[in-house]
Amino acid sequence: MAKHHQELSLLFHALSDPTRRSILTRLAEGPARVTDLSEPTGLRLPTVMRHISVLEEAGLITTAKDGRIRTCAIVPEALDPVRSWLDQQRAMWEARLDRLEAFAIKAMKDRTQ
Amino acid sequence: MAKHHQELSLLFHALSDPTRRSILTRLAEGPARVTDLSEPTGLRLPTVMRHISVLEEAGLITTAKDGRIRTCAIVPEALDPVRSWLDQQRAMWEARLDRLEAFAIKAMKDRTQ
DNA sequence: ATGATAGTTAGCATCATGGCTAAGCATCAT
DNA sequence: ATGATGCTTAGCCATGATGCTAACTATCAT
Repeated sequence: MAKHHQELSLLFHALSDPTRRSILTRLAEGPARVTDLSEPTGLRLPTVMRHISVLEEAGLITTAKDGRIRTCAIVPEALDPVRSWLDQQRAMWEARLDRLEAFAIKAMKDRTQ
Repeated sequence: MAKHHQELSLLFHALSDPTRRSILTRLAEGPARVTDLSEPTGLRLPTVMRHISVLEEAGLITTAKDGRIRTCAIVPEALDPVRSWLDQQRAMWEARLDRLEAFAIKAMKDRTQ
């Protein structure tokens, strides 16, 4: 039971920081080095490295080191659990709306009898 | 620039806690009192109240007090910015995939000439 | 008017987060 | 072999998040 929740928590938490979202947006255009990712943020390298670790631990990106260069790339499927959760949430909400509507219709019928 | 990002940050942060997600799931079935929400969590009332405040500040729920009872209800549209961000992210990713594919096709053509 | 119920407020302890600097290590170019 | 480059590690600091208890307020029932 908890495994699933933990995954979502990691994902949502990783996405809750604007710097991390901007890194993801940058990576959506293609892989990049750590330094490339740090430049537009105005943050120091160790700070950016930490954000990268958070993204990687959430499974949102992968990284690989070639020589002294670490290249980062997104993992697009990683967002699937988030989508699923949103869809599930919406489904429940809509099911409830349907029940309310059915109830309202029945109430109208009862009144007209 | 920041306004948009702030909204997403609040939303993602609110969703990053399993207790808060369980509250949302419960509320998807219909409005509930604070105490109703606290019971399944095993957490004390003040703690749950705080989670509720976070959800409300993110715009994910609304609350109203009638007498001594505060009733909480979800705001389904509140998740729209999250969906939009996900869709946008996916669109960028797919656009890049298309470019890669076009590149690969062009490379194959070049070779066969 | 008394007591039970439902929330609220205040304040505390603890740990996580996000930023930094300074120093270290590995690799590449010369 | 030396220096520049790119990343990594360690450690500090300030702030914020999550849980709690205790005490307070406001309402409802009797």
